[in-house]
Amino acid sequence: MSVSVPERPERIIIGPLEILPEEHLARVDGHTLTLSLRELRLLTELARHADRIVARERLFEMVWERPMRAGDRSVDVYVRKLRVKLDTAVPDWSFIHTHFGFGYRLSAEARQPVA
Amino acid sequence: MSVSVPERPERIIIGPLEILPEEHLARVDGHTLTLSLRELRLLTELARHADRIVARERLFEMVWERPMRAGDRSVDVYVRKLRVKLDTAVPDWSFIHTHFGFGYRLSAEARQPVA
DNA sequence: CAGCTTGTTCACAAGCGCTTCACGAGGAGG
DNA sequence: CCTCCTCGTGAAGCGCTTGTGAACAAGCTG
Repeated sequence: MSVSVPERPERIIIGPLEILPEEHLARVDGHTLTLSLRELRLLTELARHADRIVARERLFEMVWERPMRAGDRSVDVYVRKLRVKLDTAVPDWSFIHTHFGFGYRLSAEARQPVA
Repeated sequence: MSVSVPERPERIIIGPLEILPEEHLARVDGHTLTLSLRELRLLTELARHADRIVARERLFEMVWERPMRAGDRSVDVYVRKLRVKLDTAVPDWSFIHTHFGFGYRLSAEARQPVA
C-alpha cells in the first residue's frame, strides 16, 4: 500500500515564467497566459525538461498520450502557438528553441536588445 | 548472459565546455550551443580525445563512419563552424588547435585578454 | 440555431544542414 | 626569397526540416 504524503503542488519556474500545472495556470512576468489545454500541457512538459532537448516524438507522446504518426506536425503547430503567446507577453525573452533535426528546448534567454 | 549495469550517460567536461552526446547537447559557460548533428559529433570525438592530436582521417572516420577521400575538406569546414560557435559563446577561450600537417587538438585554453 | 473556441490537418514559404568549390593566407623547406 | 603544400574561409546548390497561415470539423454556450 502507499502512504500518501501531502504533496505540495507542482510549481515550475523558468526565468520570468511560472507554471502551475494543477491549476492550469501559467504566468510570465506578471501576466497570466491564456492557454488551451494542449498548449498548457506542452508548455508543462517542455518546462519539466528545461534546458534539455526534447525530441518531437517524446513531446508528442507525453502530451497526446499516444504514439506520434510519422509526419505529424502537431507539435510544431503548438510550439508556434506558445511562441506567439509568450512573445506577446514578454517580447524581450525567448523561451522555446529549435534544435534542427532533434526537437525543442525550453530555456529562458534574454533576447538581443533592439538595435 | 550479460548483467546490465546501469550506465550513467556520457558527460565530457573540458574547462568551461560540457558535452552530453546522448542528449545531443553541448553547453559552454552556461550557454547551450545550437549544433547540427555533424558539428556535435565532431566536437564529441575531439572531446573524447582531448589534449591529444587527432588526425583528420581519424576524425573523419569517427564522425562520418566511412573512409575519407583524399583531398576531402569536410573536417576543416566543420572545425571552422565549431570555432565560430564556440568563439561567439565564449570569446575569451580557445578550444580547437591546429597542428599543421597532423590534425587538430581540443584543449580549453584561456585566450589573451583583449589589448 | 448562431457564434465562439479548440484541435487537427494542409499547403506553401522559409530556413537550415551537408557537401563541394574556389581562392587566398600561412607554414615548411630549399 | 621562392615554391609547394596545407589550412582558413566564404559561398553556392540541393534536399530536407521547420515556420506559418488558413481551412475545416467538433464541441460548447447562449
